[in-house]
Amino acid sequence: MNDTKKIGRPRGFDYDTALLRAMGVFWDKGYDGASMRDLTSAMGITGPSLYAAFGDKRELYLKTIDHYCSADACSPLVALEDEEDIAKALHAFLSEVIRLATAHACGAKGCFLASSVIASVGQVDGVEQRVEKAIAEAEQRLTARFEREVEKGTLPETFPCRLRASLLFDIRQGYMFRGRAGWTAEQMRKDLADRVTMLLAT
Amino acid sequence: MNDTKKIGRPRGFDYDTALLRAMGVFWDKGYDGASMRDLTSAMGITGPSLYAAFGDKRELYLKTIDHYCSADACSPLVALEDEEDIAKALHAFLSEVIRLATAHACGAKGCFLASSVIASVGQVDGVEQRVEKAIAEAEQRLTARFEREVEKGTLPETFPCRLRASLLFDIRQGYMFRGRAGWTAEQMRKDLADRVTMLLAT
DNA sequence: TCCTTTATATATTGAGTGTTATATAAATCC
DNA sequence: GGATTTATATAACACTCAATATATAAAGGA
Repeated sequence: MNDTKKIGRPRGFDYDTALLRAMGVFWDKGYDGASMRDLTSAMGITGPSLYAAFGDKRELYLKTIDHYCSADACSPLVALEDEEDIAKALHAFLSEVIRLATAHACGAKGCFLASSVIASVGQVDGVEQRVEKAIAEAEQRLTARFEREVEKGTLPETFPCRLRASLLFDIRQGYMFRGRAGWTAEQMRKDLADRVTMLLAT
Repeated sequence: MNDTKKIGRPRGFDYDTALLRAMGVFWDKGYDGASMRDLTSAMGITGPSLYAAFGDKRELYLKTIDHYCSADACSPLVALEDEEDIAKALHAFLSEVIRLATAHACGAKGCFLASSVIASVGQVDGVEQRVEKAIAEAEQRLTARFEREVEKGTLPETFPCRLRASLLFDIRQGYMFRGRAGWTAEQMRKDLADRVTMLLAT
């Protein structure tokens, strides 16, 4: 149903690819640091095409945030949810976090939300609510993963699922921060096992 | 010895006060978002005075970072080091973190390093090394606090001081992130006790 | 083929950027 | 009292910013 031909000249670039390129620029340079020239040249399109397809700079920015939240930010969560053994699942989650923190497809380091977007809270309308929502949703999925173990009986009924989930989230943020600050994956992997143990302590 | 009179017209503003004001602007708007006009008007001085006293925009920015590292960022550490009982000390540390995360003298929220400066890594020369150093120094002091307990005998010889210190640092970063994202102090205080228990688990 | 619709390319807009030249004011030194 | 030195004030600099007006190109519909 999506191959419905539209009248008018077809656009000469791929929407999603251009959006990814824009995210890379924002990630690297921040909202204010990213000029329209930086964006258009990275996206391979001209100014008017950008405005026609994405709206103004702010709207483009918000679109990159939404894309990140619904795509990139999820891979550690997916790793956590796919592994049945909870200890291995936590290990996989944090390993994936460390991987993301030190090397992303865009070339940027760290977490787009934690290292770039967070700085534009209060500056760009619509950012704060998106960040708040992203935190809430991530913690919800983390909590659900722990609750699954309680239901399976591998964790006691009294296990503080929500508290451990928010701690796990903070650990995630910590790794992302370190990655942005220049830490290597090796440095971060050193205390990985200890943290898994701690997250599951009863 | 510091009241040595200097020749030439004396400056008509207080250096440290102006630096604090500049930090508030950078904190709020980021490096690129803060214009020289924003800075000069907040600092109450004119452009040439700023350049004469602080150098250019980048140098002023680095000076605000150094000031933050040597002053503001320390208050939770001081609270941790001053309290003898380790559980109470951790509680005091995190309470102070939450307080800083939700309301700073500058009017800004979060941690200047974690929420603003981190975004300019790779954009402004000299930032990355400062952030890296700040992390290392903070973790060193946190580690030392745990080691003090081991020496006192209140924590076992096998206690993983360094690992817990880095975890504590991440928890700090997490609270700062949440503060920037709009969370209230009340929300964050809910899981405070659980985290203290976890940090001391053996 | 002509009309409509949408995308692209070029050029330009007015406002705002960081920075500095020039001139003036206020202090100490001789 | 000059002379020297430092700080301030005004104005201007060359440049970049985000955004758009205009004209052209490429598709479908009739």
